[in-house]
Amino acid sequence: MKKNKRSSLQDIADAVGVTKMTVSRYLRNPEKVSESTCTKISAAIDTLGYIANKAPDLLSNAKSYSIGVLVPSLTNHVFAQVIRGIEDVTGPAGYQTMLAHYGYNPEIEEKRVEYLLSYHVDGLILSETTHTDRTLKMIEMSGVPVIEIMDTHHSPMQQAVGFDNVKAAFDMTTALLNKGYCNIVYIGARLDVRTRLKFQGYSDAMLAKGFTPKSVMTDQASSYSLGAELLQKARTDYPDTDCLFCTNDDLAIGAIFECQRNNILVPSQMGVVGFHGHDIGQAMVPQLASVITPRYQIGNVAGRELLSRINSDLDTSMNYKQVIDTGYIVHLGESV
Amino acid sequence: MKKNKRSSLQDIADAVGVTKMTVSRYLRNPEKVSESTCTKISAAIDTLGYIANKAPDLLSNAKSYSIGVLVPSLTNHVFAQVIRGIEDVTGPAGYQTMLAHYGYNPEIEEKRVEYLLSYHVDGLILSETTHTDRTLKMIEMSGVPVIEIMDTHHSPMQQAVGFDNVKAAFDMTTALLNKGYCNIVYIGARLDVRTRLKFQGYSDAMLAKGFTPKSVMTDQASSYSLGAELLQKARTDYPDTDCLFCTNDDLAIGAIFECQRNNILVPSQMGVVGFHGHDIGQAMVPQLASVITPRYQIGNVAGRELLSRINSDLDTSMNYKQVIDTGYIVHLGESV
DNA sequence: AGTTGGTATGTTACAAGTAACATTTTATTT
DNA sequence: AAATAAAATGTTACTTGTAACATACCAACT
Repeated sequence: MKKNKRSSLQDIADAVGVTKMTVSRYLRNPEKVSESTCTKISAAIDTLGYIANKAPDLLSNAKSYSIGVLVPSLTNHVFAQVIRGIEDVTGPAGYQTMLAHYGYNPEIEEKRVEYLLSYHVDGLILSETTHTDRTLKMIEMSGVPVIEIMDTHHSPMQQAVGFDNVKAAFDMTTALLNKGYCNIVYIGARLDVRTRLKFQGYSDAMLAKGFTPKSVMTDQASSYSLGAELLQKARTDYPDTDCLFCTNDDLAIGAIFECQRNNILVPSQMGVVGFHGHDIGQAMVPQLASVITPRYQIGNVAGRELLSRINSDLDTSMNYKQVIDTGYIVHLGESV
Repeated sequence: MKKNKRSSLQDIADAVGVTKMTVSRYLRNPEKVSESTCTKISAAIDTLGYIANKAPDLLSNAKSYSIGVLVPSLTNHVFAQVIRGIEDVTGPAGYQTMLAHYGYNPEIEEKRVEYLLSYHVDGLILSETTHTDRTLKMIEMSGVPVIEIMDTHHSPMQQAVGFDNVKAAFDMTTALLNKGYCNIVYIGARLDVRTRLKFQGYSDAMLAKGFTPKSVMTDQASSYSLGAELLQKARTDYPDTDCLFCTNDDLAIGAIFECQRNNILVPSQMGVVGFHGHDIGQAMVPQLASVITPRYQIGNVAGRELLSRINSDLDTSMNYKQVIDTGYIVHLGESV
């Protein structure tokens, strides 16, 4: 029992009695093929179930009409919306996205970049600002345009789209201090670059008003249950804590549920703040205070910029430094 | 300013003064290349930043060591866990996953299947049991092994891994009726196949005990706010509603929040039930009643089965019908 | 020195589609 | 009917890496 071998242009050509060149024309410039031949070819393609073969396209250095998108995690809702933002511009322009994830690990990111480049993607969107040396080299040598998204605090390889995490955390912390909170504790997890940047913004704001930064940090991945745990740890380590600034909404929401289970009133006895402004936090009772970040817009702008560079004649990957700031909104909701 | 063209084996060979065949050997069978040549080639590869080229592999019908995974939505946490389950088996075995999504739309699914097949994936994992005719034909002609995941109610193309949605909804409904609820309303959204199957299970259970099935359905996509809306609609349409069976956790959680805003006590005044048993529902107060489905395990088993078929000599795609049932758990939590 | 055997490297052909050019067929004009 | 133009189709060459086979080189042995 042999496997059905996928059919090639040659198979179609043989079935119709022409050369594969004619079949190729039918697919690409049907107006150059006679009507009767078109009919026959069309029928043969249906019968044989022809599927285009990407291999020769890649071989001949043609544009692949695909762009590589690298996100740290698929579980993280932040990136689901970024991806939607990207695909809403790239899809209609005829580009496929090749999606990969790397679990916040630069070594795995390196492997994924190599993988995407081996498939000749026309451009790359990365979600991180730190990369291995080899990642940087591969990208440089390949000459594909790259956009780094989410954070604009560092100097980008070429082009960055996002917001300043330090400034966002600084603004939120300042708003909390203005509201009268004094013993704000920063709750961090995973300890990725963005968490560190946000902690820096928080610390700057605390110090600016003469308060001491305090934090509860772990390198575990965020989860609702971790939020509950870290609330308890904060209350043990710093008994007079009156507000938690959590590095993301998941931790904040987990902390609020834990307050509910322990009859700690939010916000009167404990303020809780998240980051990103996800749907769940905005839907819950009390509505979660959070820094609302424009994930969809970041993806959208990144996609648009990338396409424009792919389609430009200039070699935009060289000596190109640009930062596009999409801003954020400090939203105080009902949980502070 | 010209773009850096990516370097080929030939470029490395020229730099070292050998033929590309020797460089190819260095990469694949380094023991067949002399030590001094190895050193030189290795240096040249580093300097020129060589990246493997997938094109010739695809051309020569070699295995691509990639498998295509098609999920309806990236926003849906169900599939993030399925993907983790898949990659935890396929990754260590040296396979890359090519991920694509299709927004619950069979026409888009068709395009994505074509896309994945054009890249010569060695196997496919689909998340749907209904496909267009052309999708079926392409898969048949290409001869790649396929596994359909999530639902085992229909007869699979080749092999299915999941659970019986009808039975799961039947069991949950029966448990609710046994608990004393009489006016259970089914809340559905998107109206995809699985929602319809679950509604059928719910209806069967209601009728079996002499109750009338009632439902509030919409084709909008699920969201927390939609859950709130549908709760209100259920209370308007069926004023004596005592329990909502929601087609997924998102709707259920949105409904519970809406109850909290309107001082409707859960579960004493209104039972609320979801489906899938996500983290958020299990972390919240009250803990959500839900059918807990083994998403990770489904992905894991599907990945394992697919690999075993890819690596088998038999043409497993023909006349192959197998269903692997991974079961589910009816969990009543605190919200009923 | 000549043969043998092993190691290292080179040569050729091939996979599928397409651009560029070449040829054949059909239609149109004189 | 011959000449010309236009349309349809064919031929060749090329893209990259590798399998299969061919050759070159050196060491060891008779």
